[in-house]
Amino acid sequence: MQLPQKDANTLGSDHRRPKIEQLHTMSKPETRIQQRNRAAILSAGLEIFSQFGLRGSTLDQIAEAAGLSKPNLLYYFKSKDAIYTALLERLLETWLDPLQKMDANGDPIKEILGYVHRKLAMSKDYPRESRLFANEILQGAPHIANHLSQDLRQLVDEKAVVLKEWEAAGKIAPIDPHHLVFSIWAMTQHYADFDVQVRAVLGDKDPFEDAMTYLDTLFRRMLTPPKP
Amino acid sequence: MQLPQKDANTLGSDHRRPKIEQLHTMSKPETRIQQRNRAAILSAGLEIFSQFGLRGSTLDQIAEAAGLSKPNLLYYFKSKDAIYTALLERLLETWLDPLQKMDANGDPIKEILGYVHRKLAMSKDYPRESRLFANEILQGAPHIANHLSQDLRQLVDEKAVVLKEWEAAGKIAPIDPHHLVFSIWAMTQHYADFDVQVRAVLGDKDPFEDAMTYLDTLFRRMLTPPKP
DNA sequence: CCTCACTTTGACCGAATGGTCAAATTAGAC
DNA sequence: GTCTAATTTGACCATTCGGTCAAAGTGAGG
Repeated sequence: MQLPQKDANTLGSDHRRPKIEQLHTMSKPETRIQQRNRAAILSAGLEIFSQFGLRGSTLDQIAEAAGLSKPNLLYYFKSKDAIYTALLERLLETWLDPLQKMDANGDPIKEILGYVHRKLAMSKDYPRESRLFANEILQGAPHIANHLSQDLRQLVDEKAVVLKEWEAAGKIAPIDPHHLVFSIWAMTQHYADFDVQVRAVLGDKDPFEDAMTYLDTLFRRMLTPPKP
Repeated sequence: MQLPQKDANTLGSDHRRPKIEQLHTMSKPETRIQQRNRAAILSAGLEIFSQFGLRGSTLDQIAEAAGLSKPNLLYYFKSKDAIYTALLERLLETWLDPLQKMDANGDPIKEILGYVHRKLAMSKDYPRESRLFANEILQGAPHIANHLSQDLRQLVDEKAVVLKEWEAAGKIAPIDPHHLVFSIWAMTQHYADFDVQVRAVLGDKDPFEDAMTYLDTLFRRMLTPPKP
């Protein structure tokens, strides 16, 4: 239920940098203790922030969940906001990944359905991450607004071109590619973000299997080109 | 941008009652001042809560938005939570309405598309209400959990039966009715709840017209029964 | 075992926040 | 106008919260 941690040997990805700077050292690699405690804090932060949002969460809650004292938290991250921001940054890479993997050279319908499948799997396996993200967007995305209009927009525009090419080649029925992407996001994330509601309506039966079947059918019917 | 206020003459709907009880009087009708100030507080509360959530909003913010002093707020609502709860209750009626209106005796595809249309219109016209609701669900629906598993579940189950009948009569292609409803919720509310993201990707062009076209196409293709 | 940098924490602080209250002001019935 | 109940508010309180700091503790290399 954890996002796959980046290998510690990976060269300083942009999200670890600020944490290091904020320690008293600048260049030394992380000690075992640092790794353990940073990981514990991020994990605890994810748990708490995804439940209560940024303002709704307290350092004491996070500290307790991480098994550390509050001043000790602030030894590793310089503020509550820093923990939240670090989480969001780590999350963003992971979030774009499934769409990035959609291959322009693959079979169109298979590629799109593959994306839907990966995205639904993320809702199932990383619901806390999904809710953290949803919360941030709901509040107007104050911490990642620029990321959305840069990286995200560019990626979606790229894929929209691919979708339009598939359409022009008669491989998929005509659609608005941007709204296609929105609908995939909406329906897959719904099962993580609105989990309580879904389960309230369905009873306790696990929704994800039927959801996948449903989404598969939906996109097949919508995208299969009309017979000539 | 306001939910249609219930007529003041309507006999005490369940959502006005608690406010009255909390005043010093028990049975007298609301004075003009009460009506004005309650409305101002609820309107301000909607504005603030939908932006910052329950814990993220402060009484001072709401008081300022309502043009009242903080103690005066608490003269009309006995706590911050009471304002929030009153808003949620008022919202719930409105939220179920579009689904309720789906007519078992109408033309199936037209009825379903009509529901989609009404729901999308609500996202466009009442985005604050949508976000307030989304926020509540995201946090685990602590204030309305029981409403979800009672009223909402019952309503959806009823409509699921209707959808299955339509399917049996060959009027729509076979689908899982519950997930059909979920997908309508997800895709329509997405345009209110994830508005920032949608606009970041699309630029400032208004999303709703294209969204309606897209959703219309999507559901038509998915629901139109295969030719015999 | 000593040392020194790294780590941890108890005590504390100022600001923000939800809420109270008694006193002042105002609206409306007569 | 007068009286009463409804309304409004400034001052205040207790608690929570994010964050600081100096001091204490600890681990690892020599």
